[in-house]
Amino acid sequence: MEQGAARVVTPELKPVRQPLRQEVVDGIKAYILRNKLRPGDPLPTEPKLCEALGASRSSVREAIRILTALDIVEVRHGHGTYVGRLSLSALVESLTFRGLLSPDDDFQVMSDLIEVRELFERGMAERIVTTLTGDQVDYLQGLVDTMRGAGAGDGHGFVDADRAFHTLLVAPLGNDLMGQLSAAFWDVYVVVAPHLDVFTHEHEAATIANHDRIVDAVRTRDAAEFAAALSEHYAPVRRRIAEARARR
Amino acid sequence: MEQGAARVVTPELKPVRQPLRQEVVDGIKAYILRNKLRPGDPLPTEPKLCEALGASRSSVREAIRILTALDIVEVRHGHGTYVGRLSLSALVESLTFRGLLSPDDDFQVMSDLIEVRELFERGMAERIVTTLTGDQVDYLQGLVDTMRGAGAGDGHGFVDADRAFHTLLVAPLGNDLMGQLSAAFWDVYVVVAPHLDVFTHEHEAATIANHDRIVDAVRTRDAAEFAAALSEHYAPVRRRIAEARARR
DNA sequence: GCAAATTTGTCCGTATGTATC
DNA sequence: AGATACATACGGACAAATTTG
Repeated sequence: MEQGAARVVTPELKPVRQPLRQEVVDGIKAYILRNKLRPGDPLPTEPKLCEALGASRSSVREAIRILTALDIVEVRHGHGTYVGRLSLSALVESLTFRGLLSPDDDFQVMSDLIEVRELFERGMAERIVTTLTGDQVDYLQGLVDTMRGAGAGDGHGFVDADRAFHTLLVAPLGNDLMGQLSAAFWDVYVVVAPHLDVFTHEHEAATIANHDRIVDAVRTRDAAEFAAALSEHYAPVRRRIAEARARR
Repeated sequence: MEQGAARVVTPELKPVRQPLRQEVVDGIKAYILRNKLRPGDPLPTEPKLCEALGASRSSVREAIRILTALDIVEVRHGHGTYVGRLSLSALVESLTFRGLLSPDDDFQVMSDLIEVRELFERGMAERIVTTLTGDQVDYLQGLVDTMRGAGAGDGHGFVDADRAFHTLLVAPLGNDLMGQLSAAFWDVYVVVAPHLDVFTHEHEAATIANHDRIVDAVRTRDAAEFAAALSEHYAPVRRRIAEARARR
């Protein structure tokens, strides 16, 4: 059946140090770029890819798995293969695992995470308070009210509203990357924090009050007050991480 | 051989909608966490993983491919599988492809990238000028001299020194995540920019002069001057991106 | 609603390339 | 150099999910 010998077909001068599946990965990438496909567009079926790229189904499938992990490709069982959403899901996966694998000092990951998030919002203070429209500020206020309503038992709604609040804070700046990074860091924090005995919602009342203060600062276009409110908001988060670290 | 029927072995109350390979992914992750393995530590061989997780080679291999894409697992052909370095390589891959898939307006990706990098360095201005030691400043100066020496022909050395310069600028802050993100963005920029007709090294002399100015600002612990030098450094980069966008 | 067709998911057996001792 | 252990790759078969007639 001349199985492994099939690769002699490619007349490469340089020895093919690259695994075949990597060539398939590059081939699928090139196909998407060449045809200028968009997220959601269909890709050829596995047999078609096998023929087009000269690889067995196993190799093609492994390549698809790699591209799926990077959200470059999306697969629907029994339906087909499509161009992925190109999200930052791989970053979330990677960072989450790094946070969970904390050996001794890995509260550093969480600390770094929060610091970058705060840097985003504080560094963009002027642009945030000048850019956000009245409607957007109203929507932020609505999210804070949602947090107030969720309150005691329903931690889920509280967390979701909190995430949406900080996402919409940076979204109007027009920097999609920053918004997606901020959201990604939040997702990592939510997953990792409970495993490290970092209590995320110890003082919900104080958190809500701080969010109110942030909204007011945006409404009055007061960048300095906005930055001050952010500091007060992030301080207890940093403190909780430090406390958890001290407990070990 | 009752192939697919083997999954009935797992007595799950909830219907197992998850693909088997995803269970294998989770199983390998759990194995690493349970045994508190570190990057470089060996993992069981494929046959061992098959037996331990109750899956075929195909499923185990596909799971390994996913974990390899996330740099959670690293494979050395003919040697074995090991815990990966948990780098941000997946972010680089993902963002690079997003940048290359630019449909019409995707200079936005590059613009966002540069903006975040500048935010890192400007937002950390005070800490950078107060934290860096004399030796570190000398090393930065050495990198600028390297850029000066690389100059005309050798773009490679120039680019490497430039990358090292900005990496070491934020490295001493103790926020590994920020440093890795900054480096990752740089890698994406270097790969994507040439494909978009963004000339990265148009005025090397001006770039070198700006780096000199940045070093001087750090040496004199002048945060304001440091921020001003950064603005002047990033302005032409933004301009080049805007020009390339206009050309389309 | 059902059966067929399409497509991805999983399994097995085998052969080959690579690194180590 | 030979032997061993391991990952890489192939091909074929069957299972499961989805769409369509």
